Amino acid sequence: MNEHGDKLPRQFYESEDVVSVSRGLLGKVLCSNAGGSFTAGIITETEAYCGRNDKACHAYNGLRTARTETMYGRGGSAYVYLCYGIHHLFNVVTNQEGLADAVLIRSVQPLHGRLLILERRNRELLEPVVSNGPGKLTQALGITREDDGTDLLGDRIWIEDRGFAYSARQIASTPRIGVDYAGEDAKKPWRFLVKDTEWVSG
DNA sequence: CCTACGATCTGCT
DNA sequence: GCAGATCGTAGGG
Repeated sequence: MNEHGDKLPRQFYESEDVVSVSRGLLGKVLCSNAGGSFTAGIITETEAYCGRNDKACHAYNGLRTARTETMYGRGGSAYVYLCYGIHHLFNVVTNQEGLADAVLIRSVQPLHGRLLILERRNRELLEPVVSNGPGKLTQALGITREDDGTDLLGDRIWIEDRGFAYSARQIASTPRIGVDYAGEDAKKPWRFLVKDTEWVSG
């Protein structure tokens, strides 16, 4: 444990159980030097996507394209893509190279660089609307599609364990948001969020 | 080449 | 509650 916390090691990301990693990322701290200044937030909401048997995943059925190629990279890479032509969504690639699993980070609670975060979000008050959504938090932390493929063991974007973890009863799971197109897979309870906090999406 | 639509957010009614 | 923004991606001709 250093002054702040320990950067999550490669083994954490190389787990073959993306659902467990998704749950385990709650309470970890997403740190970013993207955009030129340090900002960070506590992860409060995530979703798991599994490349092999999950219709909601971009890499479903082994789909390999220029966009999804990043998901096939080694665990511990960033997968950032543009959604609805406007929003940059940040994911953590997991599992071994060649297996396209990823965790979408959906909400964070600002921890460092709060003034810059407010400025980037064009907000006055530090309230949930600042970072309670996948498109909002990337704007808050300065993460864009330029960061696609970034190694999360580097010094641009990384995730820290600060010795804190939520207990099982503090965590809820629900179906994922916005994946109605995935049929039966849309029902999988692979969204994880912290209970009793406003810092999550509706 | 052409078209349809999306792992969303904001502002307005 | 709803529509518009805005453009890359994927799939079909």
